[in-house]
Amino acid sequence: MIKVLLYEDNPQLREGLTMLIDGSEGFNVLGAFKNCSNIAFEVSSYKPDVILMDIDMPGVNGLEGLRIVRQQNTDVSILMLTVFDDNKNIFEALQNGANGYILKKTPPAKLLEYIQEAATGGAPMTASVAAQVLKMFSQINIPAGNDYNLSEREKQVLQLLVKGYSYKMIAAEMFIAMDTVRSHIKKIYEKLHVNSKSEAVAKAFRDRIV
Amino acid sequence: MIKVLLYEDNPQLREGLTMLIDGSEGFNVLGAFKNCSNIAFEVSSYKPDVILMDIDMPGVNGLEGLRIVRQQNTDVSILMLTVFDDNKNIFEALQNGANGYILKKTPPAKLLEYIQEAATGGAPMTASVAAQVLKMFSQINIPAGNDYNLSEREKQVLQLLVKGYSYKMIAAEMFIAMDTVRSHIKKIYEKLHVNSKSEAVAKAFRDRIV
DNA sequence: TTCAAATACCCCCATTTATGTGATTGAATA
DNA sequence: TATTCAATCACATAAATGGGGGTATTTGAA
Repeated sequence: MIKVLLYEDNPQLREGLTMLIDGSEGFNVLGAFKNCSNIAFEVSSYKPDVILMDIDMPGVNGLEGLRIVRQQNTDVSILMLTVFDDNKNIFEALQNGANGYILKKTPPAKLLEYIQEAATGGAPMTASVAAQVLKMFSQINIPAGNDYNLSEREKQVLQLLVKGYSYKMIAAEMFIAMDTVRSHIKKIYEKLHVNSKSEAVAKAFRDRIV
Repeated sequence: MIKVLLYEDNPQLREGLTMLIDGSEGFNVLGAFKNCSNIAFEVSSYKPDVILMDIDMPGVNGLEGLRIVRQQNTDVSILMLTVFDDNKNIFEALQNGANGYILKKTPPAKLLEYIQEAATGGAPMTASVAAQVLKMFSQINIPAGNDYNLSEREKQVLQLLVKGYSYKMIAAEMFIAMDTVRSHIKKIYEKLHVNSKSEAVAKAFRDRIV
């Protein structure tokens, strides 16, 4: 029996979803609420397996609700449920540990399937949402194979720069003279086309050299 | 009619998949190859809608094949097909613009459904893969709402530090004295618990303050 | 064999940072 | 009203950095 909590401000939809889910074999709706203002309490007392969470709700909305729950409970599966598949909300929800992201236009049968999937550790997503998620991945892309031809040693130095080490500390860490560190760093700056530690660090992050 | 190219080193599986897909209504397998050594040519001559790509292949493997295709063609949908849902390959594939990631144990009917989904711009993923993708998202997470209580002004300064600006340049940019920049930076260091520019920059990236 | 790259080291010196110890103003708030 | 705090500026000084010159050894590829 999958125990479900439901957060949805629209009374019709809330009723409808409750009926659908609670009326289905193997599902049990423990409660349905119009916003997340008491979600911390509700989750800890009802102990649901899955939370169906609308994003746009007056009062405490779904994203805030998500955060609140995730601050204390990493166990329950949270399925975001919205009308729009807009990039910003998707990203924010997933960043905050949502387990899935599905659109309200999802047909009932599919919805139940999704809940089931979420309950068993899956990550159900509407196709259009999944596509956007993947796009985000490729956007934060590595300029393929672009490590700027840094030599092994230079990469090591850059790693340590990123850790905030000073020249002196790097020298100690690598058992080489500080002057050697300097010449490595000069070479790194050349290759990365930068001329300061902070730029090098920034570039290392941006281009995932680290 | 969905035009499919297939890359799979195992002869049995290659045959089997070809039969399955080509034998199904609405699908057409244009070709099936045992590795990606000629993929650039094959893709440009066959112009498939979907590529089914095994990852582990001798010679030019699936990830390399993916990269090769994406270097010239952003249009075709590429579905990665593997035995294991190991984190590293998933991440790498998605980074390089794969459109989906499904396991070989996927039942035939589901497989066809996935190909269809990929062809129409979706991003089919096996549930376990989707779950891992989401986990990656929340791993690269912001310590929720944690901007270390930087004031507006301090954030601005940090932004410029990240851009590699020197104190002097920041002062000029913000129309304030260098000493003021200094005191802002001191405050920033305090709040971030660091004591150098490069550490601050690294932290800014890690915690997405920028 | 020759040559380029990578590695390691050295010196000099101007500039930049990091740190410390102040002060003043104005806005918010208790 | 008193107090706090962000934001601004000032002066001093030691340490670290960046940019400019170099040299020597090793290693692997042409």
